[in-house]
Amino acid sequence: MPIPDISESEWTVMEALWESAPQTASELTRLLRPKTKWAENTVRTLLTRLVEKGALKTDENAGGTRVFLPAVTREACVGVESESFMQRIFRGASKPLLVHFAQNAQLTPDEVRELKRLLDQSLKK
Amino acid sequence: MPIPDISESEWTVMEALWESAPQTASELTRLLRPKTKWAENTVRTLLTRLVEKGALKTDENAGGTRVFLPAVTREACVGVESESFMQRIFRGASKPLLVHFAQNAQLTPDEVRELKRLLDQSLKK
DNA sequence: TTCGATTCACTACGATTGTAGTTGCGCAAT
DNA sequence: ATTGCGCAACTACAATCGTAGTGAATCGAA
Repeated sequence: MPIPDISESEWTVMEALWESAPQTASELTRLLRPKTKWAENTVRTLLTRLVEKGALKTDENAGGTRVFLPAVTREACVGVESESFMQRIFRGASKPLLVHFAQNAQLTPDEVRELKRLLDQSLKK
Repeated sequence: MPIPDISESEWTVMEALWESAPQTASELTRLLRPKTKWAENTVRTLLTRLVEKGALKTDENAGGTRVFLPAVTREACVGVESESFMQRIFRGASKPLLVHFAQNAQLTPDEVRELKRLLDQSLKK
């Protein structure tokens, strides 16, 4: 029930499943191959670990083969990872974090406009 | 020369030294004790690893005891950690990252004003 | 019905991390 | 000289991570 900790390689797998699920292990392997060059067993190991952690669920497809699908939303995971990152690097202070990224991001004028709007809205609430 | 990867516990040590350096291992242990409750050997292990990684340098104080001091700036480390975080969680896209934090941060009106100003400046440059 | 491909469950193994313990050494106070 | 203490170096050890290999079961094709 608590959102699990997801390692870097595991994120790669989760992303694929957040984008399209359910999928079998071999489908995933083929899908990820261009990016990762992982052996199928590597993907299977990651899948197994993610199921153990409660990040994925499994089911069976028509052919009786195990398929995997997310058990947690991407948003929830982004939330916990972001929180822990902010704690670690910015001691939990969101303003310095935003300052850092605001300064280092290469944003277009449109993006800047949108962010300024979001910042205003965050006050309104 | 490349900025090394610094683990969570190691960050705690680095923060202390970025705030005040140089310090001996036992000074640091005392300083960190309220936060961490680490044994002195734990701190020494972390220090050793950080020196191996090139994140810290050592010197000797008047009494001939080894002291530790940063070999890399906090800004540089924040930079690499932020970059890798952004890659991992936001696939390298800074806008979604900023959107996320802008929405989730509890900012004061003053902070919002400042951030909007920074966003504008990031365009000017 | 035997063979090869697919799937699954286990096992492997070195690197990193978190968190220390052990041993040896030199100096300062008995 | 002995003893105790702070410091340094080395060792320990389980958990997680990255990246697979092995072996067994199954299923469809030849």
